[in-house]
Amino acid sequence: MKYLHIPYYLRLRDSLAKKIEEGSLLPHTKLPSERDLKDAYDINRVTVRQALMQLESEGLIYRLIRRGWYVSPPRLFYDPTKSVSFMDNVRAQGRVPETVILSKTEMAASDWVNRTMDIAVGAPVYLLRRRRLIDGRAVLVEHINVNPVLCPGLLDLPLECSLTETLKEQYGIKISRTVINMYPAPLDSTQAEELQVVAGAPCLYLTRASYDQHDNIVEFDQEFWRHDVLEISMEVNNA
Amino acid sequence: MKYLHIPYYLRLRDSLAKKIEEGSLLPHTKLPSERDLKDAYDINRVTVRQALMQLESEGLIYRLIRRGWYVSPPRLFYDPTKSVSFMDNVRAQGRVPETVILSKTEMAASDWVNRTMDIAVGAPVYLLRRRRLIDGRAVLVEHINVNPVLCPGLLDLPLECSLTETLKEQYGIKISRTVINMYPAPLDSTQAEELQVVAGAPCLYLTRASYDQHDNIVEFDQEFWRHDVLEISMEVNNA
DNA sequence: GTATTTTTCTGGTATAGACCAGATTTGAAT
DNA sequence: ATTCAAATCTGGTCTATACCAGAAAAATAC
Repeated sequence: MKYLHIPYYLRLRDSLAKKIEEGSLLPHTKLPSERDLKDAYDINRVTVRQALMQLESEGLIYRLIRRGWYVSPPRLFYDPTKSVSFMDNVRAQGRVPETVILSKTEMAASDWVNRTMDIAVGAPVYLLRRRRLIDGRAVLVEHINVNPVLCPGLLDLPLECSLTETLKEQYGIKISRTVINMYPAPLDSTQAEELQVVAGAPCLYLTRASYDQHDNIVEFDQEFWRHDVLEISMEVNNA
Repeated sequence: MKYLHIPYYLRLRDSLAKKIEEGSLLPHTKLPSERDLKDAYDINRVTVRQALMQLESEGLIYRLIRRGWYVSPPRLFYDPTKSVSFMDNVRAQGRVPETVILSKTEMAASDWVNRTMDIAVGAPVYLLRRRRLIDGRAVLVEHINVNPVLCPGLLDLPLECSLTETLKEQYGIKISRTVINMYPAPLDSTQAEELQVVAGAPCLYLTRASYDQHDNIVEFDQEFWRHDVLEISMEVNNA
């Protein structure tokens, strides 16, 4: 005997998903409040939230903390094998990028920086933290660790645009090799707040180690993307 | 005035996460039942489930439907830029791969197959469905569509191993170009059941279009990975 | 008109309880 | 000893209710 009953929370999920897919709910539209949905579908608010969280995990809707639930915009294509900057990539897909500097400091290298960047513990390292937005919506925060030996005074230059370009034009540094890692991870409370997301929400954690033409590690970047923003897309030639 | 109280569900999350990270709970260990955790931490079962689902979304634990919660094994590194087969990749990381054929059929090409594979609607296409396991745990199901014109009789050959190798050795087909896409998506009820996961659970959806030396599309692969299995890892040379 | 306070609305956390379906274990019948 | 049925345990779904903190809107004071 098979279980055939479709749970209420999946019915609401399907109902909303259908409206989103057929376009009667456009990106960034606010959904009715949880209490309104509860009344409209005559189910408990807990069940409503189960449906909403399901849709959130699928990337169909997102929430602004204590403000409401909204329809997600389409994902941004990202090709890790191409070194296209965030700004260029977003613009190329007809959308509007933005960068906000959260902080820029010179710090003493920690043990972790020592291991990942081969900088002596206590030696100076630049830490740049930025938030980046697409069409006005915060989509990632990044922590960029840079070796100041290779680019002294970097923090006094404009940092809203592509770092890679600045490194090339101002310091003659050409990134020749990049090591990328990514997997889902939870956001800690600081970054969650900066993305206006509940603490612990899943994100796509992406690290990028960039090496110059002499194989020095120039930059170690940690990116915390909202989990529903990216679609990884790439072409590989099997030589 | 800032909100400082740490919610109960996050405390339980942290408590379990700590035990997992420090190794006092080993991979594939069964956690106490939800009702036992509820009693042990003196909180409501709903709150316990909130913590467990949080850990699940982080990939630290997984569940076998109606059987319990278990500690997740480490992620498998996967480099999409290298064409290493599943079997080889799993073995290279000291783990035991397994493949189960779910079905193999010759079908009439659908509209969707026509668009993705450039095969006339109604013309034959091979569909191979496999489940793959690591250390006895189902981690993905895949739907492989193959153009039979390029490899007649393929379905009568052994299909448990690397398809790419079979295509090369039996038909002289060399995959020269691959287009890969991936993003999180929900599992439909069929695949969810095949992975012993609740319907709608998030997975990593990965598609792979493989072209031969004459740029014919040989194979279109849809892979549904458990969301907590992979860590994408790659090195890019910026020529 | 503008600033400030108050109220209302929103989602976030939490409790207590209930019943279901499937997996597992127990116990009884053979 | 083996088979089969019953009891138990597990997670899955759902209701009703409560209070909190922060965001937004409305009302008030200046």
